[in-house]
Amino acid sequence: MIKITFPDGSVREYEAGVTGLQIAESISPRLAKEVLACGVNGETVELNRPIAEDASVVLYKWEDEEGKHAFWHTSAHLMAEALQELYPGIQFGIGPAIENGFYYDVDAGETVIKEGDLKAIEDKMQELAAKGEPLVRKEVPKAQALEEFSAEGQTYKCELIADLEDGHITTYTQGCFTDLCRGPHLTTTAPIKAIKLTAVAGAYWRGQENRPMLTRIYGITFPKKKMLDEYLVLLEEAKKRDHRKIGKEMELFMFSEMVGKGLPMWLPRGTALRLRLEDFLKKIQRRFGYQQVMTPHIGNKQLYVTSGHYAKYGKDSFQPIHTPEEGEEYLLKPMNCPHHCEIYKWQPRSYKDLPLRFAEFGTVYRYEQSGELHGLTRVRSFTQDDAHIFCRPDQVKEEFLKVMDIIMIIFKALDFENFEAQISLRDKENRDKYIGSDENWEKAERAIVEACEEKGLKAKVEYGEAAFYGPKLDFMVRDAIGRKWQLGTIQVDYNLPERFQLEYTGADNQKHRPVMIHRAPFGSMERFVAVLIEHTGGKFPLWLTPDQVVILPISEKYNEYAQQVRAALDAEDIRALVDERNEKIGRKIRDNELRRIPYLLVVGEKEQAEGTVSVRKQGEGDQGSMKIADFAKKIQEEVQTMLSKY
RNA sequence: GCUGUUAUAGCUCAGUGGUAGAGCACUUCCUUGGUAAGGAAGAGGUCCCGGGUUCAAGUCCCGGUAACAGCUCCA
Repeated sequence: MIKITFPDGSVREYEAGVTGLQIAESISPRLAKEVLACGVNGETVELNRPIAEDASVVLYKWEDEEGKHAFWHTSAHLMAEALQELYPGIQFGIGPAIENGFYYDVDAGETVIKEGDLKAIEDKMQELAAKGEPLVRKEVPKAQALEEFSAEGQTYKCELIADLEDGHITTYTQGCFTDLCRGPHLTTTAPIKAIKLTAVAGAYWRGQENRPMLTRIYGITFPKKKMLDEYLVLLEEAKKRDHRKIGKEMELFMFSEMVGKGLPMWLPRGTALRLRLEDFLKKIQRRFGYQQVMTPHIGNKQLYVTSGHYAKYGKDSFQPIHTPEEGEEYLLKPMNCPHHCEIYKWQPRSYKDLPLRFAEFGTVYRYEQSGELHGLTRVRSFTQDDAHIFCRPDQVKEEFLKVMDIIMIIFKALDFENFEAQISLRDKENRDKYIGSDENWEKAERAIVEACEEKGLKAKVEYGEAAFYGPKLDFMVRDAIGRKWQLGTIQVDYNLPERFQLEYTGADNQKHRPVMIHRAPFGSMERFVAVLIEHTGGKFPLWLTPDQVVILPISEKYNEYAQQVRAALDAEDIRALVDERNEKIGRKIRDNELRRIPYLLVVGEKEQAEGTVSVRKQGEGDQGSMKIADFAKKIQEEVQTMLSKY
């Protein structure tokens, strides 16, 4: 008998050689039906893998990442099996599970697989899945694996095998299809009920530009048809929320070929919205002891040679601007930090001056690869809500905590309830690629980890993800439909203070080097507004939204009264429009409901006579009528309550 | 940057080598209305740019530009 320990700490005894499925069966028939894979001592394996000795076991269902992963990985194999039948001689690259589904990279030779062919592949998969073929795992010696796969002309697979260590090579077979694979998988293809192949795209073999371009086929599968339908609805919903589409509809921003790709221009409504966001942050920052500064959009090349950025990114950046005078070279600023370092150096600093917090909405220019540009989320000119905190080493943790407070305030104010953080630390093995003393690194890393613990922030630690100059903390939010976006960032920097020879005089009257913290709660105004659009679907909070109120006269006779109402609201700093079109009220309501304006005011004979407005809340219908002044007060109070909390 | 797809009215999109189209938006007129689409008429085009094939190109071919999807990248 062996002892099996479950995640809740309970222990049960089983015969040696028991499988995950048998364990599930012993607990409940329902569980046995739902379980997809199991974890044995931390390793995810198939449900039919015998467990020989005492172990801790987790049973994974669809709700678990590991369960989905096995499901989609098996689906990738199922697709490969279908492809092999439909396109004899097709070669396979790799076919993993991904965050939402799976893909397989294939090389069909002369044959081009197009979007239109996907349906046929889906049907074939459906047919094969219905057979419920078992997946059979086999350990194969390297020589034999090479022989078998080269016999089938699978050159990509052979290349993969060549890189593997003998004794660690396994294959999985279902039906007539055998794949080189580490697993884990479902035990049969039967649970795969709903199948949708979503896209075809090119992808380099092993992600290398100089290798052949393979055809990547994306798909997603579910154990139930209903789940697939829900997923497809979600995709539709995501499309509706696309910030590029809404940005155009709401007249927030634009691009022009003449100005250049990746260079967004903010339209009046978008600008007003962005300025409100900036003011909001400025106000918070004032409270946290920040000082606003402003610096030029260009800087002498020497500035970036000093900072080290020129050596690292010079070739991949916008090239230096040459002046008529010989030898003068300037760069568009790709970041604000060097300028802020120079501000720090402007006068001698004492330990009593620290921390110094310089904030700037600084527009920076980075030469992003043209294929990377995407709406407002990836652009060549963007404005960072930047600030650099210069502090003593012993102040790092406290400053870190304060920055986290600011980020939390912003997430709360803008209704990002779901967020997580990632702590990026040094690679444990390879420490050469980082600069700065071990002592400082450890201090900084410890400060970040402790700060997260103190705030009760669930943070994932990633080793090797730190910047070369220091560790960082990045914030990921989940939007209203569950998608993850990276927003704010806090980074500790020992590099720039060194390179710019920044110092302060300590209590000991000796020169010391300050630590620099880079931070941007929004990340960039462009990216943040994009995420905010996708999060809210364009239905911004009342205090932020471009148009707060639209006034709808019942007929043209009341246009004048409508204008009076607008003027009265305008005097109270409420942003209102009048729909003066010669249309019936039903039509005006319909059109304006679709414009994402929070309040609709219907005015006609009755309202004009009484000096009132009839209030309709977007999406919620008629709210009754009230005096103009009362409505103005109501709006102001609503805005005040939203803002005064922070 | 690489591979592929796309580019026609302000927007969303049809268009088969032979006179440039629809819906919405816009303008004018009729109507003057009470909580999710009233009616009529009109105006609006460098068919992305540059070449080529052809008697004839929005349509076919080549080059460029931009957008989209994916890959690679992201101080």
